[in-house]
Amino acid sequence: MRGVNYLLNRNKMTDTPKNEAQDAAEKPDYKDTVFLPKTAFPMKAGLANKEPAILERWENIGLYEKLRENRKGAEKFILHDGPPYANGNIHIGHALNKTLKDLVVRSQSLLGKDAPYVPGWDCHGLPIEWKIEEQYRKKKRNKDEVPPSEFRAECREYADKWVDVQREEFKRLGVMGEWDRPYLTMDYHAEATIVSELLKFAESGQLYRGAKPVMWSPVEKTALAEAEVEYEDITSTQIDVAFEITAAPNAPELQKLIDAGEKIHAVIWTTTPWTIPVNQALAYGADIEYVLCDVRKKVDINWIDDASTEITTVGSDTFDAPVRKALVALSEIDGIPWQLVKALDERSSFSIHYNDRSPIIKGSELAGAMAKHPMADRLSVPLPDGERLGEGVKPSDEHPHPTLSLKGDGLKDVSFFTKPRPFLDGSSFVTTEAGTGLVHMSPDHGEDDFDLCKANGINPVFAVDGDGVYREDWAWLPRGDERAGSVINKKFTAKDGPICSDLRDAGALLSASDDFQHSYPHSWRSKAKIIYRCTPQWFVPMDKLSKTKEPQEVTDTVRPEPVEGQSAPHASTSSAGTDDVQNEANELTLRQKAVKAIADTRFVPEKGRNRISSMVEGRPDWVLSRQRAWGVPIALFLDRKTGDYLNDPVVNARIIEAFKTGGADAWFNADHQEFLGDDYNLDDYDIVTDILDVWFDSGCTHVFTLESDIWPSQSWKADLYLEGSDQHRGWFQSSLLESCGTRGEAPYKAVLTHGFTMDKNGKKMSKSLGNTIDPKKIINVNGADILRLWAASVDYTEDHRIGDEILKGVTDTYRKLRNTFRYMLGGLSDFEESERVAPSDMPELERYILHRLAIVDAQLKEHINNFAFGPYMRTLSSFAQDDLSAFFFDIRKDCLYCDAPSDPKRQAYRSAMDILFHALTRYIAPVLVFTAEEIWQSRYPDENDSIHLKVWPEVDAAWQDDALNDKWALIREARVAVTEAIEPLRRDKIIRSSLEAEVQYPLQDLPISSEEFTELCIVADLTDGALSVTKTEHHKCGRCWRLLPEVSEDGDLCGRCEDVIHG
RNA sequence: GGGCCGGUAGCUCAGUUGGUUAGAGCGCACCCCUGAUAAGGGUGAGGUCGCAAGUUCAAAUCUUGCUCGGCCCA
Repeated sequence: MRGVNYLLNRNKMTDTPKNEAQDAAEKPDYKDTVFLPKTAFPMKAGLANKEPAILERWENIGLYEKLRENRKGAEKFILHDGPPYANGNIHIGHALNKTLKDLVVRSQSLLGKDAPYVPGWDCHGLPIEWKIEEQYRKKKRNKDEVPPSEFRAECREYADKWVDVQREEFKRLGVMGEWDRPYLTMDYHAEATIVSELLKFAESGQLYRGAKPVMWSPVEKTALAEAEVEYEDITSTQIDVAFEITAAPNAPELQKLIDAGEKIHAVIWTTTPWTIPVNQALAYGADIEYVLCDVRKKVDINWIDDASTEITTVGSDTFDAPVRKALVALSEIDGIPWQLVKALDERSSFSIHYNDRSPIIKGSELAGAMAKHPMADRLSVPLPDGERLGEGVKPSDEHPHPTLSLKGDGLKDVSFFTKPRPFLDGSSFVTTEAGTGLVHMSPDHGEDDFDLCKANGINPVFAVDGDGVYREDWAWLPRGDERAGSVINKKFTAKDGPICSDLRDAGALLSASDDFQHSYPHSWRSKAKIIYRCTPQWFVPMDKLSKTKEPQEVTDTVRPEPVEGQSAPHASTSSAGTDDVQNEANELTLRQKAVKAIADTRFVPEKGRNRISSMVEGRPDWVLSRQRAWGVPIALFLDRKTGDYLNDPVVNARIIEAFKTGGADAWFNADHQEFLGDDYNLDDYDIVTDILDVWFDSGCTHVFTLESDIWPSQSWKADLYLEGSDQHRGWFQSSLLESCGTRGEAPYKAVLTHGFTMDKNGKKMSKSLGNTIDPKKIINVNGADILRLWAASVDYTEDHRIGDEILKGVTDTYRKLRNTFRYMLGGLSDFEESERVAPSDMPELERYILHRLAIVDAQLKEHINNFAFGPYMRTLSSFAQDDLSAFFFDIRKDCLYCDAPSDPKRQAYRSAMDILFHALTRYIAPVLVFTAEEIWQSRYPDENDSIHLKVWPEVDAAWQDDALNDKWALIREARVAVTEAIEPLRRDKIIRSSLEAEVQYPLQDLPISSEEFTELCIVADLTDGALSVTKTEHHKCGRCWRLLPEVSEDGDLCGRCEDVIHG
């Protein structure tokens, strides 16, 4: 009946209900006598609006500087910022990275350390240059007509603009740091340091000039760093080309046929037809078996000969006649023989025939064999005007350094094409997985090619100009030829393009089709295809011995010999007369130093160590040079006679001085004779105008920031570098190599890497997919604290996701936390020092909670030191939720609301709550930077103060009480059993509030009194017995709402409340 | 194509050297409270641990293959 009445009355909202509850309402209303929580702290956060004001106040009071002052003399923690590129608005990846950095800095600072943060930007480089050029194009201005200094000034201005934009975006995230004085790689002092570091490499012999195939973009006309290249699937032209074998001294079977006048060809397969005009050799695998097949024109009955009837046909046409013999790898693939031959037959416009009697040649037999370039005969027939033959040597603008031999044999005439192509042993890279098992070699355009040819004395010929067109003096398809084109031009290399057509005319093209799909490198900026191209570049050798510590002095007689192409096996720098024994002991290669430095570094997570190790172990020499304008020049003078760079510390010192006052422009605009002084004559030297790889710039940030006088707060080496996992190849490595080269050790003690942020489905974000999430939007809708809480919640060591649902979850977590603080603020209103109770005098419940706090405190500290922010927030959140909100606060609600303010129990509770408040506000401060401040200011309003100046709360070791914990673990377990037992009655509407429940529970198992347990379970009465629950017969106190035997009628006061109200 | 890393409830994450019925918080559903109230408390439903084999008395955990995703490389 009761339940029914209740429901009926509920439905008639406007009526004056007549039931027991309402009867009670006619009794005096005691609400005003209850000590309800009082606070102005709003439940609703409104972060998006509040945060900017809080930021402004921090700026006004100089919070960052205050903190520095505050932590003066404390142990330092230096997180050295990895510079983002000053181009474009920040994206979610920046937001995660900078937030994690801020979490580290603030949490270390909270632990009492002096943790300054100097943010930085990477300002030089191609992308900015490109932007400026783009602006020129729009204005129809020709870049080449703009004075370099003006161009560079515009780049500088552009970078400055984006530094300002990003700075504001980072600040809005709540990232605290020295924003008024960030480091920029384009600052003059930075540029001076970069060049001085470069000269350290030069002075210690760790620099050489060589030619090597580098990734080259014909569109941007520059060498690209690996980081500037991306791979994309494209369709290329694949061709099979026949090279006539002219001699095979170690393959008697072949030699016999050759001597008999047979035409025997080596067949090569390539997807870069444009490298054929630069071919210089052929490579075989020594252990690969090759079969000599017959190649026949299809449907050419006139060529039939007797032998043909006995030959097994792979192709469909048995009427073909042999016109050639072709050598192709004989190999099994997946247990099926002849696969490569069959594949060749399929794509070829000829048919390929073989049988059991076809000669088998072992790869090693090809040693010493020679072939002819397919165009050799054709090009040696002069054209009427002679143009295609080339006309003598013209020094190329591309290769202004005469000391490096850039002269290929093809310069003068067609002899480049007519000279024999040797067969070389390419076992290390030649496979039979695709192609023909024979590989054509062009040292200009492939790393394997370059290395193998170099080892056999064949040098690159630099046939392809920077824009991708064959040189003007090249014999085949040179610049100026009406059919000439860029090698990345699809039409130029197509099956009907000039290369294939000429090869076809020469009878050397077995197949050509524009249908080979593969992934191919592209410039990340222009998206255009790139090529491997040999150019003179500056390198840092990875495997050249040098001292672990710099020589004290370098005399001007020391001239490291630049080694072309390869690193020298021994250092050439040791000054005469120094102790060679000690020298040798100290000598390590850069690679060895780096490997050792990695072993000495802490990696978080540990798996990062493998990753960078394997990269450092396998990487090639570091290409330092770029043929661009916006960057720090490789400030060297080249001796015109010897090709060596001038290595005079006195000259170098002058250069560095000039950079300090004039930046990199000091090099481009200088009177170079002044640098050289009286000792050298500028006429004897070429001035290097290449600029440095931007990764060298960023590799130097540790020098010009940590060691600089500009930031007295900084010191070498950094405690931590913190970046995305892509930086194993980027900044972590460039910094490591730079530092190992100049200092012999890493610039960091620890490296922390994080994964990438994916969309809600775990897919990579991209503009084209339209699944990007703008951090600014999150900040403007939810607030930066929500974004920060998200960053602190996910497992950043792996890839992680963000999306609406995830953000909603984060917001919910935030709200719970916020409310817990709001409750504490309300409960602590008017809390006075005079009512403080010492923890040792508190009831067990309070002491148990303080024990939990001590445990949590220790866990949180450990999480911070492991940079484990996810576990940190989860520990914190569940403490607030489970231990406090659902347990401690719920139980003590009655005490807080209804006990007299003078009651020691209530005072003890409030004292415990005060301790919790101080601890928790500090705990959340590194993550919820704005909310923590709002909470703090709500209780302790002080314009000049901030929660962020505080240090980690002091937790008394005595609070930890494991015996108490064990006891209360039992009690809490019993409490759960009781609440579970109440639930069915509640569901059946027998009771509503747990306060109406009368419970029997086997108390003999519990170390607690019946009265205490009653209070803990928030029930009417709890007595010993088998577990059972009934509705109590007691009546409800009008003030505290407890149902007690002493209350004779609902709405009357219980004894406790009587005392509180009437004394 | 190669190397490395990862895939556990709707979401974020725990799951020690293989060992009971795979856990937590949030969300969700339902209930209570209406004196933390766009809050608070309780109960409950959710998982073939990416898939498939194998090793073992026993596999989320070890092995292999596959698949999906990511980073790096080619």
